[in-house]
Amino acid sequence: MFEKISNLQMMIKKDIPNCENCLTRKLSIFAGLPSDDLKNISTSKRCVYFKKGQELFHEGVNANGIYCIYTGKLKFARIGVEGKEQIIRFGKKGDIVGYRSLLSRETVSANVIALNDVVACYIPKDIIVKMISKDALFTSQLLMKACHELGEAGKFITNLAQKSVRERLAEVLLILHTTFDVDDLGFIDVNLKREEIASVVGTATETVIRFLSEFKADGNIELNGSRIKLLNLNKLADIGSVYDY
Amino acid sequence: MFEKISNLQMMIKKDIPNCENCLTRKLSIFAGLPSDDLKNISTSKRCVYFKKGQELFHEGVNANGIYCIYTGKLKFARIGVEGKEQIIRFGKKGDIVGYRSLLSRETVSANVIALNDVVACYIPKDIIVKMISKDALFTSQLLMKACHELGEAGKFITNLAQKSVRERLAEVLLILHTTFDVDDLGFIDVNLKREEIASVVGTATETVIRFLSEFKADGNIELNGSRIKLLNLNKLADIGSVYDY
DNA sequence: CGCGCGATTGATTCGGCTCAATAACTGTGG
DNA sequence: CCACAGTTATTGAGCCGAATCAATCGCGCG
Repeated sequence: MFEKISNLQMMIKKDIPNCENCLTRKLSIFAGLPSDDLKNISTSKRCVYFKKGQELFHEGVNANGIYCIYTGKLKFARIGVEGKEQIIRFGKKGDIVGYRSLLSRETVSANVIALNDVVACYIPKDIIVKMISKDALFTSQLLMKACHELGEAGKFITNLAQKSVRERLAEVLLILHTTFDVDDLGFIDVNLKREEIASVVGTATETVIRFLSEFKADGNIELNGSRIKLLNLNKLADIGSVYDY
Repeated sequence: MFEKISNLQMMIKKDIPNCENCLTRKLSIFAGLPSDDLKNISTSKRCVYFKKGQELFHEGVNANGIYCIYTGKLKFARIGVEGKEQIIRFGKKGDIVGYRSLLSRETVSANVIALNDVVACYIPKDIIVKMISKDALFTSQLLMKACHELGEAGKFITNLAQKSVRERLAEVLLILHTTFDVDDLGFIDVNLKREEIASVVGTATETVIRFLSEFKADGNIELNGSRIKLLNLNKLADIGSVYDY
C-alpha cells in the first residue's frame, strides 16, 4: 500500500510537466493561451494526487480554486433523498473541476470522487479570476464549456423524464463507451459497480443487472465480472432511442 | 385580435425605455454596466414582442443574438421521444434567452415559448461577443449565470431520478410559487395547463391531477379551474422532501 | 346555447422496486 | 497456492406506484 503511494508520488514528480509543455492542456480550456499566462499558471499551480475513492470536492464547501485533471477518471455525484447517490456526470483527463462553484460563488453542488488514481493540478481562485479579466480567449472557452454542459444537462433531464429504464441504460452504456473508450480487450475502460451504473441511470441495481442480462442474452454486450464490452453499438442506440449517435 | 396586437405594439413604443433607464435591466446580467456600454447596446437592440404560444427560439437553430426579457413569462421545452414535451425550466422578466447556444456555438437545445404576451429586446451576437472581450464585469456575470443554472440543472436531475411523482409535484408547486409569485387572489401567477405541469414533473397528466386532488382534499392547496393557490407551504415542502425551503 | 378544450375520476395493466436467497469475484493472510 | 471473508453480481417472487385507456364533467368562448 505504502509502495503504491510512493510510486504515484514519484510518477507525479517525474511526469507532470509545466503547463507550457503539458499535452493534457491541449484538451482543456487552457488550450491556445499565450505562453505568458501559462508561465503564470505554472508557477502558481500545485500538483495533487488522489487515490481511488478519494474526494476532490465535497458537496457544500466553497471552491477556492479549480483542478485541471492531468490523468484519471472522476464521478460527480449528488446525494439525494435518503442518502442515495445520483451520478450526474463524469470527468477525465483535461477536464476542469470546481469552476462551477467558483464562478457562481455558490457552494459545490456535487461530490467529486476519483474512480481510479487521479493526478491533477490545483490552480488557486485568484489566478483564475485574474485570467478572466485579462484573457478573453480563456474566458470565452470557459463560457463555452459551461454552456455546453448546460445543454448536456438539459438532454439528461429529458431522457431521465421520458425514457424507460431499458432505454436509459442502453444510452448510458453508449455514453460510457464514448467518454472512457475501451481497454485493449474491448471492455469499457472505467471501473463502475452495477450500483454506480444504476445511480447514473436513476434506477435500482437489480434492474440494471436484469437489463444487462437481457442485452447479453441478445448478443449486444459481453460481460466479464463488472466489466462490460459493447458488441453492437447500433442495436444499443436503437434500444436507447438514441438518434444522434 | 387586431386590436390586441395594436395595443401591444403601442405599449412597446410607449413603455420600453432605452437600456440606461430600463428598470428590468437591474434584474439582468446587464446590471451595473458602464453607461457607454449601455448606450452601445441601446442603439443596437431591437424590440420584439411575442404573443402567448409563440416561439422565441426553436430547437436546432443557431442563435445569432439573445433576448433580454422585458416582461412576460417563458417555458424552455425539449421535445423528447415520441414528440412528448419536457419543460426543463422557466424564464421571466430580466432573464436572458439564447446565450447558451450563442456561447457554446451549438444549436439551440430547447424550444423557448411565450406563456403569455412577452416583450423583449433582441441584442445581436456581435454586440455580445464584443462586450465579452471588453467588459470583465459583464462576462463574469454571464459566467455566474451559466454556472448557477448548471447547478440548478444538477438539482433537477437528482430530484427527477430519485423522488416519487408526489414529491416532485409538491416541489414543482413550490418552485412555481417562488418563480412566478402570486396574483392578487393568491393564485400562482402563471398560466399552465395540467399537461404542462405534468411535463415539468415528468409524469402523466392524470397523475398530476390525482395528486393535486389529494393535496386539495388535505387542505394544502386550493384549485380554481387551472389556477392553483398554495395554502400550506411548509406541508408541501414536507411532502416534497424539500429541505432548503 | 352549444361546441370543444381541458380537468377530473375510475378501472385496469405493467414497469420497475423491494426483499430475499444464492453465486461469483477480489483481495488477504497463512 | 489455497482457503476464507467480504464484496459485488445475479436471479426469483411479490408488490406497488404510476401509466394507459375510457368516460364524464365543467367552463370559457363564439
